[in-house]
Amino acid sequence: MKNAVILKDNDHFNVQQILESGQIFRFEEIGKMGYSLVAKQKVIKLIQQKESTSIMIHGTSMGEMEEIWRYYFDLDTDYQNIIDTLAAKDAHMKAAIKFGEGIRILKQEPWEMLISFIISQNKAIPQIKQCIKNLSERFGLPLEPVDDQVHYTFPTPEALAQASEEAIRECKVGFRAPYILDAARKVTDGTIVLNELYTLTTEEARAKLMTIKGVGPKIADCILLFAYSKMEVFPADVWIKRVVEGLYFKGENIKLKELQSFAKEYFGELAGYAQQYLFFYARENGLFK
DNA sequence: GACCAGGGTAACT
DNA sequence: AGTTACCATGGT
Repeated sequence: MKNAVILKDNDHFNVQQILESGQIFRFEEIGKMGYSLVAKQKVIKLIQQKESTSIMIHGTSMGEMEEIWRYYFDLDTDYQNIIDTLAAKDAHMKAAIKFGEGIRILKQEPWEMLISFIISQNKAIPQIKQCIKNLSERFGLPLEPVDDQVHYTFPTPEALAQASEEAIRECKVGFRAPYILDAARKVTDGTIVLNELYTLTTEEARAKLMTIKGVGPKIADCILLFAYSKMEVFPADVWIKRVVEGLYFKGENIKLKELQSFAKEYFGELAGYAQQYLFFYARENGLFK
């Protein structure tokens, strides 16, 4: 493996919390404190001792760190400021943040997020990871082995657009296969230019994404938050719905519309961050199941 | 074997 | 505009 870089004194950078908070799927635990991660056509290995504010990143360099990973890991965002604002809201948020204070929201690639979250619908996270791995092994390209393990790049839009629905189905994505094909075709034929969405308003970008089959409001919000850094969106999956109902609505059943307006009103521009702390808090602890 | 998973679509009222 | 059955797959 190439050289390694050490990130020091990061108060809000917990590798395990970042990776296990449901925003990313192409990682594997290695040993006790390590994770391999495939992103940006590269494989890196992240190692962080318990309670440590230092992270060792194997398989990269200082140059790549500045050119790629500083942006990817969003190292220029002041999480202390975000945390102080959200924790001041109420005791629930304070507890959720204390539990996952090392979470960061990554800036991942739009195409990968689009396909990943199309797959995510009505699936458990381990299964989502498996489907993405299947697709990458079948339609991606092999990277140089790391620790005798070959990882594959995420398939390009062209590679998936040329695939048959049957071949995509063989990756165990089930009824989502035609959705994946529709996304791949709209991206390759220029119906949707993913890089243009960065410059659109959140509403405009969401509307564009939802023209793709299999992309509804929740999946669009995940793409907006995890790829386009639209930090005011509030992706509402089953966990978020339950934890918000449990913590803020006395356990009563509310509609998605109400949930959205509550999040916008209560968390404002930081709703996306709040969502991520609440998701991790609820799911890791099995709250309100 | 029913029920659930980081939901969405199409076909109903 | 607001419900509801159905959708593949694997885990509990």
